Amino acid sequence: MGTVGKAIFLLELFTAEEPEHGLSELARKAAFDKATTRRLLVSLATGGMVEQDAESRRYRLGAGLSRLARIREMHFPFLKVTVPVARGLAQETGETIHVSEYSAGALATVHVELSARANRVNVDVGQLLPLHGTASGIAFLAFSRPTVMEACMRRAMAAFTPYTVTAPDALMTAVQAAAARGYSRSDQGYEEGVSSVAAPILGVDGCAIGTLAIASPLSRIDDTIAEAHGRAAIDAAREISARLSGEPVAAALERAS
Amino acid sequence: MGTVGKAIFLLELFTAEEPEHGLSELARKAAFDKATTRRLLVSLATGGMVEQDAESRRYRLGAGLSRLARIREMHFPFLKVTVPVARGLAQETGETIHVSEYSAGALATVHVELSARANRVNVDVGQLLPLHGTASGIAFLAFSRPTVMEACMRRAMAAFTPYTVTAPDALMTAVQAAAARGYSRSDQGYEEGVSSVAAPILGVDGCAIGTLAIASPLSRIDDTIAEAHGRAAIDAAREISARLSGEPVAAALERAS
DNA sequence: AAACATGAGTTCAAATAATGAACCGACAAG
DNA sequence: CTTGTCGGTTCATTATTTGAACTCATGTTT
Repeated sequence: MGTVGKAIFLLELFTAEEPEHGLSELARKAAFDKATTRRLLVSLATGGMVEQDAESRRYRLGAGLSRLARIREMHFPFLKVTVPVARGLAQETGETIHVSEYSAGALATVHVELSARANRVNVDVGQLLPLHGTASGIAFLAFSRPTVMEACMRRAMAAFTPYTVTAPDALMTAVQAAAARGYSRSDQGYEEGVSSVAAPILGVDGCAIGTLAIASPLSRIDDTIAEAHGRAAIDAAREISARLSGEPVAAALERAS
Repeated sequence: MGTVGKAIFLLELFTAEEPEHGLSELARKAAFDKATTRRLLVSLATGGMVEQDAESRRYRLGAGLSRLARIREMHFPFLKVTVPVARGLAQETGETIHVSEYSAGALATVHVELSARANRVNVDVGQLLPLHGTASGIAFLAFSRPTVMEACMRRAMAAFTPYTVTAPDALMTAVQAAAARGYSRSDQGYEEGVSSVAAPILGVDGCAIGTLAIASPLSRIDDTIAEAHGRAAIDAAREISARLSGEPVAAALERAS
């Protein structure tokens, strides 16, 4: 791993649950030397990617990230397009909706609309979802270039629950089913007691760039409901894809009609 | 500059106006060797910080940035708190409001509410504002630790217009005036024909962490209006500071009364 | 209160990773 | 057919990163 890779690795240690870290703690978690870790952090800090609390000396993600993310969002308004659609779908289905974007071999959760019900699935914004073993991942693979699928197969597939699909041919079957139906389904593949369906968000070239998923407690799901959720996910994801590909006039007319 | 610094430097070349770049173009702009540039870009891409368009081979900012920014925003909801306040102030004043956060020796514009009027000031999200020479910068300096001021003075101060304050003692005077009044004012210091006032957003330790500014065409501004804008900026910035410092109960009661 | 543990941050010789000139193949314009 | 530009690659040279050992400060246990 190059120096830049290490710096990024450090950034990835900051999560929704653990948004602040001390120096030694980071060095331990990353398995880097303390001196190395510190040099990387100083470099990141001078670039605004992390900040150090003046008194506690702990590090957290920096404002430079917000800035760059906003520049990206200006040019490619993923959130702006996604949030209203996800919100509508959450209302409609009463379940938790999460939207993710492909990033560096995984799906990065960029928005979550939590179900209003007491018994609901919780997903954290910022969480990285593996391509195998989540409904989102399967849906993504089903609409990716073959190279993405191959790269995924080559890597070791971790089992998150006893139900996780880890066998290459089983994964292939699931992906093909998703490609045929237009949506994927995964029961307890990533977390026990959770059933999800997901549909791909497509880029201008027709390949998946992200996914939209509906996650429900298993107890509320049967095949009929899952099918309905799947179709709803497809519609919502299509809506997002269309708006991202900038069909301003056609879509506006369609929605108005 | 270390390797990590160079990688971040590359990221900073992506702006709202130029959100995509080819390899040679980036190498030229950064004054790095093409091979070096490419290696950095590959590292950044495998970390999700940039993406490469599959067909045009051009690079743009990556989804990993959105992910990290969302994690930060979860923990420190700058935008969530800022946006409604800025929107209200924009309605109230009819002028463009921009909010920035301190990052790596400058102020990063993280949100903009454009005036509804035809003749208005335009500011880009993601733009970096220098500490000297903008109303935001002066307001920030006026409520910073002395070390920040010193660091700013040491660096060369660029003149953006004939009106930009570049002399250290003149800057000092402006900063002291801002500290006394609670808001700063700058006429045409950064762009000709623009008059701005700004107030600091304060962290828990009482030091500035960002600013809120009201930017108007010079033609609409006189001393009375500027004063009124200044007071409005202070109130809005205080509101943001308070909510960020998490005074949920007290503030809710106060607002309710 | 003395010993101990852990934290942040620093140093410098040794080792590793970054560098850049030259190169390739592809494409477009003159 | 030449010329220029583009994205991308190679490899010997060079400069940067590395990490064990070291402060110094703070907090904890006996």
